[in-house]
Amino acid sequence: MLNLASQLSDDQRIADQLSSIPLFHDLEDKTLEQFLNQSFVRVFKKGEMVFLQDDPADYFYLIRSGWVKLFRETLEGTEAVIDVLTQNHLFGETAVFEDRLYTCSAQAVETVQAVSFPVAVLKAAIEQDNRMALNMLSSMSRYRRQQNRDIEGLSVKNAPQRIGCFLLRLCPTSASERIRIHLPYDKTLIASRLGMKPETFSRALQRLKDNAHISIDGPTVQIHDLDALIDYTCNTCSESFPCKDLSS
Amino acid sequence: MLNLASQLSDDQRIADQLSSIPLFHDLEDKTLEQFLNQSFVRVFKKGEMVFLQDDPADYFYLIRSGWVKLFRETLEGTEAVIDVLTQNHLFGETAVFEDRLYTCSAQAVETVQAVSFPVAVLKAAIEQDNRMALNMLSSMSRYRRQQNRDIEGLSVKNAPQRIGCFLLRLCPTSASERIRIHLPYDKTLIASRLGMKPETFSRALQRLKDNAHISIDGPTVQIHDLDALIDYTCNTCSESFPCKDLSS
DNA sequence: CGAGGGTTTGAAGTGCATCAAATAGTGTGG
DNA sequence: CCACACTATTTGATGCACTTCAAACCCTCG
Repeated sequence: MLNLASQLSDDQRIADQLSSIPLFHDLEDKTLEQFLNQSFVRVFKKGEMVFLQDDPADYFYLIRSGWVKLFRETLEGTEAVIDVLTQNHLFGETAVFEDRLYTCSAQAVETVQAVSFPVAVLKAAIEQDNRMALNMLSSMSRYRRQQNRDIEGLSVKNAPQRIGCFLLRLCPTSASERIRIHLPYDKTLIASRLGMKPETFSRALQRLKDNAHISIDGPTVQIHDLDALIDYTCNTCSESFPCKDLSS
Repeated sequence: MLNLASQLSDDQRIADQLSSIPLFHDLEDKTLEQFLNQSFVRVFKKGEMVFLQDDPADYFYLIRSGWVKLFRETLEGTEAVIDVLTQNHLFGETAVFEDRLYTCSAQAVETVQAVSFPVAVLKAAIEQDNRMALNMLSSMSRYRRQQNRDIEGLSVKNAPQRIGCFLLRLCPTSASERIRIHLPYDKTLIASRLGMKPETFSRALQRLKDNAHISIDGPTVQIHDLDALIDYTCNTCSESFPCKDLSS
């Protein structure tokens, strides 16, 4: 684990990265400093747990690279994937309000480099620096909106449409004619993220291929006709297409 | 419409009600005053719209009685119920962060008495009174937790279990032997809140009756054996029972 | 090469949706 | 207070979507 502050003398990059995250925008210098002083870069190997549901929540994390899965396990052992996050996304930060216990488990699904911060620092910062509280609010608000969409999607969309929606979110906004997408992690995981079984995912992807002019080669997907995909995917939505990614 | 501040000289009740809402806890006097000065009691008759999705969001509301449905309409015309709220719940307040447009429509499903506040006052209060920002944060955090549960519920629970879960949330925490619940609004509405069709709801309620010792008489439900209901409903959950209502 | 995880395919089952029709409730005007 | 219209709710029959269980396939990596 590397203390960020100690690196800073020679390397400003991490502080820069921090201030590029909306949560850390426009903070008072002393607030930002408190975070930097107590932050550590940590690496979690693929499969490693970052924290467990109901554990005391001492740290929250900012992802620098890799993928993290947030999930909850039922008493019967099945797991529900809440979200899968990557670069520049925060997780565990809501523990500030939750009796200091994590409300879900977090696991690295692709080797993760993350910066950890004590939840206590965040709590203090929110109370002392109003800017921090405001940033936290917009961050939660964006997340909430995203979740509203997910809930809507689960009840309104069928399996192929949910996959289509997932793909659209991965598309670069500047849409070129032919779009190539590399699936960021296991299909099995995408499946549970979208609330379906792996078998269903596989078959649904086939159906999507038949209906929306895409082709699949292992983990890469080609979209031949973006409009066709949007048409097939989004007509059940309450929002029209450029529904950009809001989590973070 | 009655201005709250003008009533206050003779009637303290409304200010009291306000400060019993977590969002208004421990505010600076001048902050609370700003809200009271600009608040109005409004009544919406059954079926009346409170606001429409994508309208400019000038006001948010605190429900004093009745039931409000929040929903979004898809491009195809079907509607997805986001939530159904009653007494002491807030709605429309998230507009502060959303480009000042409502992200869903709100309709009174049982005649509603609500207090309206300008979103602008909230925005100012959040920026000026750190306590206000903190309250808003915990409120959103509670809501977020509820959403996580809903997502989990949609993917791991079947129809009767979701109804059971819904009933449990309406139970008084001090559980007496025999519990009576008044279903607060028409059953079609509960059905869509739970992401199912009315027919499914009807049948699922029967199944629940057979499996969990409850009896139904019109709009009232009797729970004869709370433990049996919990047992049937919650075994697929990741949280054990007293998962009290967290929205608001 | 062979083991093991991820992915696909097949066959059968379950649960919810849909369509259609009967029944119960609710509010209205006579 | 009753008859009627209209709406909610229930019930039945059928179909589709997703799941489940099982087996095959594929790909990677030791």
